[in-house]
Amino acid sequence: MARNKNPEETVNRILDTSYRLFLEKGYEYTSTQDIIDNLGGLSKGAIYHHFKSKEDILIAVTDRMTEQSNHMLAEIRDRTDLNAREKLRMIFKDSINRPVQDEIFAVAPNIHNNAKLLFSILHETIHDAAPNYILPIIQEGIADGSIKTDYPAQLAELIILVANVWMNPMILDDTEEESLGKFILFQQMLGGFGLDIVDEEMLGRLQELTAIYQKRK
Amino acid sequence: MARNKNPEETVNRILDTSYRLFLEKGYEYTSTQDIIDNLGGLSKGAIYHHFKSKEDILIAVTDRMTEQSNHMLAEIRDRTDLNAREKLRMIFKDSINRPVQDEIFAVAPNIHNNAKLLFSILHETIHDAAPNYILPIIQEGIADGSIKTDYPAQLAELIILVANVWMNPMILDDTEEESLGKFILFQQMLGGFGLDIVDEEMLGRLQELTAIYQKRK
DNA sequence: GTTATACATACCAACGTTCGGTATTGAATA
DNA sequence: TATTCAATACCGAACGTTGGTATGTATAAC
Repeated sequence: MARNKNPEETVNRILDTSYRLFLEKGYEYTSTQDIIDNLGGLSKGAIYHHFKSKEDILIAVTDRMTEQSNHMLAEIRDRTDLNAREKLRMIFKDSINRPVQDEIFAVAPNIHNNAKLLFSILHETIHDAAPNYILPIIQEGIADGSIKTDYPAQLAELIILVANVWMNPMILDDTEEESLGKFILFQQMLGGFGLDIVDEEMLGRLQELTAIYQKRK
Repeated sequence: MARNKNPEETVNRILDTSYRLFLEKGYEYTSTQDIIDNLGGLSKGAIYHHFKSKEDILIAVTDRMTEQSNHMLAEIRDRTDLNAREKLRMIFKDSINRPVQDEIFAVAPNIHNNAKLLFSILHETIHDAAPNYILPIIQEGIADGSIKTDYPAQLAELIILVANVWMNPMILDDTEEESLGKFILFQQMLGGFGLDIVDEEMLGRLQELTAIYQKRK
């Protein structure tokens, strides 16, 4: 294949394909050859020209996955027309309404065979999303009196971990009923810290998501 | 090497060595050849006679790891001289006092390169420990009025997940200060469900554990 | 025209796994 | 007690595939 004038396109093609295969087959069960075969007329040399290793591709893929999520988080965090509780409420609403969720759910049958991808996302969640996006909002809430805790950083971690990992029906393979129970329990837990951010609309959406995932099996 | 009269010994030797190497080097970075070399005079064929794959060894290793933990959980669960809150309190105390903890901490430098092992333990925790050991105690607590929730199964999961994963300084790489903050926050969280199970002794022990792990780096 | 780079090709060592074979066992048979 | 024999513990060479590399070539950019 001829040399591409703007290699950024090639990089994106590699990432698109890898992203899809990693979700479909799992990172460990996707070989570099698989990626090449699904790429259409690109060679191993090309891939290793743009990425230094297979793991490097994984990092780029998860970066791209979290990037859009972080963009949304940043926007909400910086709004001046909302107070802390309203911001958190909006974050949860948006996170379960993101269209990419449906897509991932529809395409990923065996996320359980994907420990490395999951751990990679978990790591980003705890070490990037929590301190940079949730923590500032928590601190705002402490300042205006709507949140009560002496450990804002830990509370930020706990919230995002529970919301993104434990309540993710894809990761922990829940039925609709279980998912719903988790959500209500989460609300109870937050109530202990003075927060009340769950509403009826969110519950409905969560049921929808779980149903989509359950149908796949 | 001569044929062993009771092959159970051989199986145990394979598991002992694999367990050590998986912790030291990570599952993905331990090759079957590594296991053989550290085993002393056993061949590749021998391993594949007793285990059908490398992943099969990992499953056996994690099974053995959780088995002793489950044994302790079962004993506490079945005691008749303690009420639900006292049982949970004892579980937490024991879980951070288990000597195997020190051992694992001292030997596992790069648990982050061990996504598969971690996920394997997480899975067992959620799908075995939570429903079989924690849930019955929660239900007991609901019956005697010391725990308040409409979702006992979910609360069991949440408790064990937070205790075993989020508060594990090895997995999430905390400083002493962060660890302590998590513990106190955990206590606050449980307080929301009517529970109060953390005491001074536990806090001290947790600081110890974190210190051991921090020194390794 | 020169250099930098986007890609192709051919190859490598290491990996997990398989397989034909051997040695040893313990129970059945003589 | 001695002999047989199937089951099995173990060996080690070989296999296909893997992630990764070295080298070559064509083209874009200046």
